[in-house]
Amino acid sequence: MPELPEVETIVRACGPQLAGRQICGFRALWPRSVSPTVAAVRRGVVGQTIEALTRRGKYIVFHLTRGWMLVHLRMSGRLELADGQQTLPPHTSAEWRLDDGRRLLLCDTRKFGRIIYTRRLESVTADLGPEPLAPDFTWTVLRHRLGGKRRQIKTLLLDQSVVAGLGNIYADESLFRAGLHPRRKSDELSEGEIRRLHRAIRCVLRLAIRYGGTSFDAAYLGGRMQERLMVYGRDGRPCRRCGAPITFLRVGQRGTHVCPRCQPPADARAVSVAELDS
DNA sequence: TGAATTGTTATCGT
DNA sequence: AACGATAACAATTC
Repeated sequence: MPELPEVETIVRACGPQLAGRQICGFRALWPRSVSPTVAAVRRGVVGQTIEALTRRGKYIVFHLTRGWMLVHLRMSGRLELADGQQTLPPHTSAEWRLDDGRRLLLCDTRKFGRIIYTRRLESVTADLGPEPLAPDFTWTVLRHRLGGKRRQIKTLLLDQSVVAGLGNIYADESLFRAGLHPRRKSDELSEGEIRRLHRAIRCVLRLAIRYGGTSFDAAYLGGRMQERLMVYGRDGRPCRRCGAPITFLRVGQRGTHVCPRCQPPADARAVSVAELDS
């Protein structure tokens, strides 16, 4: 499940390898992963040079001489650089031939990954929310993005049109760091809580990038962030802050990890008032 | 066997 | 009607 930090790590690693390379061929072993069509993508990318590699949300963005190629890894996608003759690994969805004889592969066991060619980047990224690590993503931007919505806060964090790049791991980690229960209603968060959440998102993502992302299975290896996760995948184990057992619940169909003590279900102030009353 | 995973789209309900 | 919640979907592994 490559999320923003994993995609950023991949882009930083692959960018220097791919920049300046010309694409000589494109082949799709799983045509359904290619949009709009295999023929259109081949027409769009073959003969083009990869000027640069960047990231937008969870998309890997190939800047071509003319137009854009975007790769979304979804759950299990992995980019691999192979030499000319090596046999294709299992679950290879697509193959690009490069002018230096090497090949770029999209390997994807679940086959949910997507390859898109477009002449207008906006046509793909128009509905994405702001980049959470951009300097202009201030807490007031987050407040504005949550504004008018009345939904569970975790669901909103996972909504790519609210903020781009968070997935299940970093939504849970951000909420833990902010001390917010994932089921809290977005319109009931105080100004201070939104500030905390904003800070938490940025801290968690920056930390994860520094550690090269979170390794889960063969889909993503080499990261060390899994050692520093506070709640994700730690259900039943003691909270690293307070010792209470991490619990597992479902929020908007997604598995969710929470420390019941560090992330009280309602506004902490309301709880303390209730305690005073009793 | 069914649960888990992502993000989009369709559908149901308020 | 608009919004929010929920279900379905794509495919595979364990």
